[in-house]
Amino acid sequence: MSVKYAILGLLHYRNMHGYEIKGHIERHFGHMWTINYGQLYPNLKSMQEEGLITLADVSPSDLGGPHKKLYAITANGREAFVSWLESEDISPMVLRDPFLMRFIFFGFSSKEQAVKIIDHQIKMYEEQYTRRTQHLERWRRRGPYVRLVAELGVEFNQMYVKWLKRARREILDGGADEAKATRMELLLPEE
Amino acid sequence: MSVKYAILGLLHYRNMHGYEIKGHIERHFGHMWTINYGQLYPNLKSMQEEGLITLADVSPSDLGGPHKKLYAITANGREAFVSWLESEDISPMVLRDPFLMRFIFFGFSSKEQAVKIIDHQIKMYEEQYTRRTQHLERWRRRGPYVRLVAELGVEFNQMYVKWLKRARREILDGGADEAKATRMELLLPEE
DNA sequence: TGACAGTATATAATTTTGATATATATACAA
DNA sequence: TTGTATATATATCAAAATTATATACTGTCA
Repeated sequence: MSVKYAILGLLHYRNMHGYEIKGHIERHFGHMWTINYGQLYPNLKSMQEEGLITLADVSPSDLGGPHKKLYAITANGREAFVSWLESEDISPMVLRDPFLMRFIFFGFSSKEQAVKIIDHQIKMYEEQYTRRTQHLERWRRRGPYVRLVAELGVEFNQMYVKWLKRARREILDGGADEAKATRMELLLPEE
Repeated sequence: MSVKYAILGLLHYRNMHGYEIKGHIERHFGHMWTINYGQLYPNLKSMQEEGLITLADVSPSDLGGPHKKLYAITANGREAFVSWLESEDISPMVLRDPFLMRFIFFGFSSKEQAVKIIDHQIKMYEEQYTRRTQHLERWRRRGPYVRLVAELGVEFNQMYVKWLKRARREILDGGADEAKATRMELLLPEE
């Protein structure tokens, strides 16, 4: 649902074609959003039908491939964008991640196995942290809003790695008994 | 995809029916996962067909409504669960949130409008923080893994509210010129 | 008595994701 | 030169997830 508005937002800057929009989203919203073609092209099509955008130009690709379809935002599109921009969110975000789901069930595995997976996770997020701090300067030049979101990404990364390391430590320090307890205590009747 | 494994994990503790599984997921994974009936019941059906779970019993509801379908995990189900539990994640999580998407485009709105929405966000997350810290004790009793994820939820909450407040301050302190700059600088050619 | 919340399963419609198809050009190495 | 990888560019399909709604019965509270 937000995809449409991200597209409308980007078309405020200048006319773009699909592939270009995807590139922009990856570069500017990479911290908190991804987009895929299966979502992008059908949306461009339906948005055109709804009158939010128009096909401004079709020109051959600079470097092989199909023609570039350049889209422009319409007055209706601007209107829809503004009302979205001023709307309020109803539910807080959740840290939806397959790893955290798995983590909950680590009591069914060995401590060694759990630590192995956590180590992999730490490595992954430390690499991401390095990448993100390296890109911070570039994002800073994009104005305060892009900068602030980039900084949030870095802060989250820091906090998460810290948590992963603490979890690792506590799992190794805590006895296997404690791990077994997870299994038992979830069996307690619901309150 | 992880839904299946969450179900398999819960069925390790004891046999459950769909409605009960949803309740457990909300109570134990509420920080990082939600489930809905449109996902749950079709999954239970397909998992039964795949031989991961079996229908252990059908009994009338305690309090009106349709019969309870009690499901049990099979040997195949346990096997599938273990190999999932030991698998490694390939990509780090993203803070996918419609508010953050909107935040990026706040340069197109007034500072007052931006602050208004941020204030709403702060209120929402402060309330969530209160709820989460109140539930911490209950989660602690569920063993180290459930406890650690609950603590992560609280830590994230703290960090996020702190970031929101800083963002609010910087938007109010920074001139409107700076806000306009977002608009301009996003127009810079891609590197 | 009427509204609302809780127990319980189920599905339809829509949206999102992940993967793949198609087409061309460039760069680089074997 | 031949193959491979990467980049540009649009498009669609299958699978999965989300949202909303239907059905049906009970208990509680005003």
